[in-house]
Amino acid sequence: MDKAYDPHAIEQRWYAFWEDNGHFAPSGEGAPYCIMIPPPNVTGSLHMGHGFNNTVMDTLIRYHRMKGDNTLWQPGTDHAGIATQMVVERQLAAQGKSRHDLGREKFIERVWEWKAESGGNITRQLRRLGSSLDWSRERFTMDEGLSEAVKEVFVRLHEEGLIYRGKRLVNWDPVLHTAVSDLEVISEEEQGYMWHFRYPLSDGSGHLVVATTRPETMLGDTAVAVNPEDERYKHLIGQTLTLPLVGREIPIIADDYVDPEFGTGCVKITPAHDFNDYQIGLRHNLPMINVFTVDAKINDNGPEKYRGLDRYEARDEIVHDLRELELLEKIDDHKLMVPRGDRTGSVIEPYLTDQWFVDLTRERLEDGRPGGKAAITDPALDAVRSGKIKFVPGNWENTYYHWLGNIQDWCISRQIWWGHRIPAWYDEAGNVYVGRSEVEVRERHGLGFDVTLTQDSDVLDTWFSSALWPFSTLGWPEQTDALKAFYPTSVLVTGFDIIFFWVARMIMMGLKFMDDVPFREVYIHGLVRDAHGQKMSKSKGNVLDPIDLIDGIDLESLVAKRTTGLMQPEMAKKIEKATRKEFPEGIPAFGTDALRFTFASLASTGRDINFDLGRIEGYRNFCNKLWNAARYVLMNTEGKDCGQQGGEMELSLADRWIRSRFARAAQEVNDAIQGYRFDLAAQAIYEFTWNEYCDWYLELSKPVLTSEAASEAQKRGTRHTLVQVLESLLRLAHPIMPYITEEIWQRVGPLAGKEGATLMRQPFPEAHGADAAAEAEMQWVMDLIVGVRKIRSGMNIAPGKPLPIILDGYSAEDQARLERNRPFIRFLARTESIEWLAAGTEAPESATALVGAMKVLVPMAGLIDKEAELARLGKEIDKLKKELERGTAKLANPAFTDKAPAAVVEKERARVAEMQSALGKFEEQLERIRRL
RNA sequence: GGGUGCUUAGCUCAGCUGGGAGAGCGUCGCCCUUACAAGGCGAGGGUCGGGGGUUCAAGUCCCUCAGCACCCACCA
Repeated sequence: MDKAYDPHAIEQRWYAFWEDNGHFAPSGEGAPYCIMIPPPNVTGSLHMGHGFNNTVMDTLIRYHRMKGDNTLWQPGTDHAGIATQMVVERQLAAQGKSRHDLGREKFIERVWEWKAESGGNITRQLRRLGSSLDWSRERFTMDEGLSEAVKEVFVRLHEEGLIYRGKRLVNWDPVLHTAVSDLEVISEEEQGYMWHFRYPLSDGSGHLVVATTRPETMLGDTAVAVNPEDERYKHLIGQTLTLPLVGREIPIIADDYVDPEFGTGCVKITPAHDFNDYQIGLRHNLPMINVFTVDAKINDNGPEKYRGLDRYEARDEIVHDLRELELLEKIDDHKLMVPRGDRTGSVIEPYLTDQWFVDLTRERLEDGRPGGKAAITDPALDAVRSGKIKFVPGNWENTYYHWLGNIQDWCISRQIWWGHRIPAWYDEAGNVYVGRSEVEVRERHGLGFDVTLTQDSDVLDTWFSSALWPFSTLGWPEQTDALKAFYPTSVLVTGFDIIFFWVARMIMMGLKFMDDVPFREVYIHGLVRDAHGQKMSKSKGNVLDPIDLIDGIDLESLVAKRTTGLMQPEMAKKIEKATRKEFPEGIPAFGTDALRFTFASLASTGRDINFDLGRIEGYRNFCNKLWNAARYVLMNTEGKDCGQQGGEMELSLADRWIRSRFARAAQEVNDAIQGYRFDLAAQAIYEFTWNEYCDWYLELSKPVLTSEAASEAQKRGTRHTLVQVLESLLRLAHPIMPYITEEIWQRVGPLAGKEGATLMRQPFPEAHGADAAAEAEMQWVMDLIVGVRKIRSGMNIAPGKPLPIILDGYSAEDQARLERNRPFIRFLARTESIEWLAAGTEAPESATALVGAMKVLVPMAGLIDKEAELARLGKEIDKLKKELERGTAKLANPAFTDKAPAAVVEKERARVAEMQSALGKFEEQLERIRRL
């Protein structure tokens, strides 16, 4: 083995080995365990969120596979309708073309070409992460099979009346020319104005003042509303106003919606361009006048003068014209929530169009079930309430309830080209027919070929197909074996940001079509942010690419990557400066295992994770530590008798101790993974490996293996333990760090008597064999060694210089322990000699440490600086005194001794007694040295 | 306007059902001891955001205030 750990030398080799040999496929034995990957955008590339998310999933999958479950991790990608279409449109735009220049068919061909070209990117990157996905089952949301499922669901929902088409006010993106769902609209507070306009009464007797943040919509006003109780306006209800600039007579209506306290108490009503006004329009039967084109320009329903003007140009003109007419009362500054499309950032316009919806609000249908329940959302709510689906952490359940309880119908049609075509056809009279195909439609409705049918030009919301993912990927509507075996899946691992987009919808669709939940648990993790808690974004220039962390990247490439293609090129300088400052040497290659270990160690539940480069560097070092520990083990065991073929074997205290400690670590890791506490699992592995196996056990093995005095049985026992514990440790760490563990295991496994092609199919370690006696005695040995080391360090004595040790105040047990473990102590404490102070003899002047009640003395002759030892003792004494004071006060308090549990009181007593004894000894020692 | 989460060592974070404040990185000192200098040994560093309460005992439970972050919501 090389002296230093080099991830590149091993990672890709092992991944290919696993994949080529089918090790990712379900074993077909054991309890089913299944995770569906949240399908990434097919033409996308891996970001830190994916890295984290997939590390968690792969850890779970590898753990369960090793536990013997029939484990499937289902891979696949999403066609990501709008996102992908926009990428290809941008490519076209670079050639000066639009999608309309190509036409629908050619354009879609282009998108497929783009998918073919870049579609392998993200799956390659997922492989780099070590993700043990069963690629033989990879799916794509626009595969034939999945498309069938989409059609089937659409048709069935439509047949039940749960999908309908209608003219409704929807969120319209004037750049994309499509409707989007509520979720795709991000509202943010922006500074704007409140314009106050006078609307004259038709009879000329005065005017009302209305306030608006959107003057241009006044062209579509069809009423002004006041509160029915408002004494100021009560008498005007039923009269009409003349809408300025337009000349239309519009009524003054009464509606509770109006808050008399706000603004003027008069609200202009534009039913076609505002969601509240739309509801009022419905209640009062008002005309709905759409004044915008699809680009949000004034259409032919507006006065001639404004037609063709962009909404904001029209706004300026209208305000100007009203001012000229002296109808502008005032303009106030006003903060308002501005809705923007999450893809385009353009201001979303409420817009009246024909769209398809999934009915999520209707009271229960007439098909026999009791009334008062929403057909789709209620079962989805019940599934979580009843505990059939559990959220981890549980507080997300409230978010889920709140959202589903207040949900609106889901607009599922999109006026774009890339996606699942809506399976609906129109005849020339505009009648609509829904079916799985045109042929089926003609058959079912008796439409001959003399009738021309045209398919609906819209496509479905991407999330419609994603909602079916847990069963469509397994073959539904076919009742496949995979579907029977793996549905419901075990757990969904995802970020909170798509609970609504995806999680809730999968639950609704799964219950509707599979009659069972899609997953039993939902593990919700946080966002990956930069080291200072800032969201990573291109525009901030603080994005880290997981592949760069694995492979490393030089500074110039990193700067180039961060500063090209910026929306605001003026930021480039600042970003470059910050990047050069933060990564003066670029980013070194940390390797996949270090990256995964970092994600795991940061994965505490319920909070975002701040990705600190210091952490990954530390864990890269940890990989190196494990690597070198393995090197040491192999040096001492390969080609030697490790007891695999029998032979007498004697286990030392150290051997028994490390086995016991391993059992505890295994217990912790098992518990942690089962509780989704990957941070605790990582910590347990780290601490066991470094602080116990390496720092103590490997050192303790040296005196046994190198000593001529040690018997063959003892050496065999130690070699056996070295190898066995390392082999078990590799299995324990494998789910988090698959590559390095596999690489080492291939050489260590056989020495431990293991057979098998790969570590990933070996059993996960169970916790057994804790040995309290060995741990207690080992603690004694360690205290003794540390005591000597502290004296050494405090006295500035070279680590290599052998020291004579005298033990005083010892018990018979101390004597026995020392005799059993002399070689360990001699080696690790670097002692020249260890002697018992004979009864009645005076100890020489010494530096002191305590092991329980026993004094460890290092004679001062020529070694020890009096002042330094006084200072050292003084510090120990101060520390003890402070602690002792607290303890004695506690025990002196009758409230404590009466009310606290006996065990707690007893423990405190023992602690105080021990501290008192230690304090006495240190003080006595201090006096002796002072007298020198 | 509702809701959630966070505030612990210089930095990034653990601390589970209340009972002697922890890790990594960074800092300081001594060491190239033949697994590892991406290392070894040792050290320093925190009135656990402020205030109040419950309790024998509070980082941990309750109330309150402050700051930060996020989610939801139709106030023109």
